[in-house]
Amino acid sequence: MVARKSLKGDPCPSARALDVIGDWWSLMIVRDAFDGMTRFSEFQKSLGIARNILAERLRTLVEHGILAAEPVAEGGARLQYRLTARGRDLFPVMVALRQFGERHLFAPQEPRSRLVDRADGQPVRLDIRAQDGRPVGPDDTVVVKVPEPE
Amino acid sequence: MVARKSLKGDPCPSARALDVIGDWWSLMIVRDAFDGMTRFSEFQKSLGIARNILAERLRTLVEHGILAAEPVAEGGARLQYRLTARGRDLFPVMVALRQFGERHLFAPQEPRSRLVDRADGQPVRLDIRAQDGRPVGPDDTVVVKVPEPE
DNA sequence: GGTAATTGGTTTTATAATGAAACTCATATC
DNA sequence: GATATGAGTTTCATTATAAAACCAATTACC
Repeated sequence: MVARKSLKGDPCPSARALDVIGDWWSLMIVRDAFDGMTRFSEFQKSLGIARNILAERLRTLVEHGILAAEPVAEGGARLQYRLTARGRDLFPVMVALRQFGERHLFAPQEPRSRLVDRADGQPVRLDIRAQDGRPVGPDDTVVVKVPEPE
Repeated sequence: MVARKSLKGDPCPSARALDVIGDWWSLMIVRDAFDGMTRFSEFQKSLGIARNILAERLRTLVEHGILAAEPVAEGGARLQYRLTARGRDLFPVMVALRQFGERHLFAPQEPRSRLVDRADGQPVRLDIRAQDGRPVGPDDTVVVKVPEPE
């Protein structure tokens, strides 16, 4: 492949995000982490990923501060992986992906899972809104350069 | 690589979504499409992607109904690529990725771009809410199986 | 307390995906 | 009508991924 292109310096925030979690496995690992998995073998069994690839992905997720590795027992060498605050901040990405999948990637009668409010069991909504609360779509928005963030 | 693992049959909607757009380039192409790009060479120049890879990615995005290829001129062989309704439905995914990137992947004073409301120039918000409008986070939600979608 | 099994990886090897460059053919441009 | 550009395809070298074997450290079992 002649060294995958890095988007690290790209000024577009989406590009940088994809540089961190835009590969085949990282978001699947993050999804499982949201589901409460912490151990190497849990991820490995759930995803069917090759062990070396999993080890490599966990390493880079930790490097990027998405996961934190901590010894499972005091002084032990065995690790467990937890979402950091930054990692939990990927929640909207996961929800958006999930909703897209739910809407478009299932046959009409095909059984599917759904993300619901723990309190009342009702599906959750993801909305993109202007400051005044008005819902906005792709055509209502523009990307502007902010040279000096406040 | 011994055939990348396909997530097509996975019952998790996020997994299926990642199967469609979870590779290194597809979402970058979609981002450019949201920015109004339609032509092969525009994508190629913007992304610096190899031509054969771009051709391949455009093909699969069209196959998945994210982009539609239409002749640029009546009867001509040259194509242009537009987001379909399904493709535009990836808007929340793009916004979520962008917001994650904005929050975590820029140095404090580093210039960045921002997605704003075309009407008033104010940044847009992405929220995940329960039916009653209460904002919910990862811990407030659960995934449930829905055997028989309505 | 000694042995077996499990966990959490690393190393090795084969193959597929990627990238770069050269090539092709149709379409604009002058 | 010649030249340049657009939109790919083909070929080839290289890298990333997967599978399997291997290994050290824990943990479980008796």
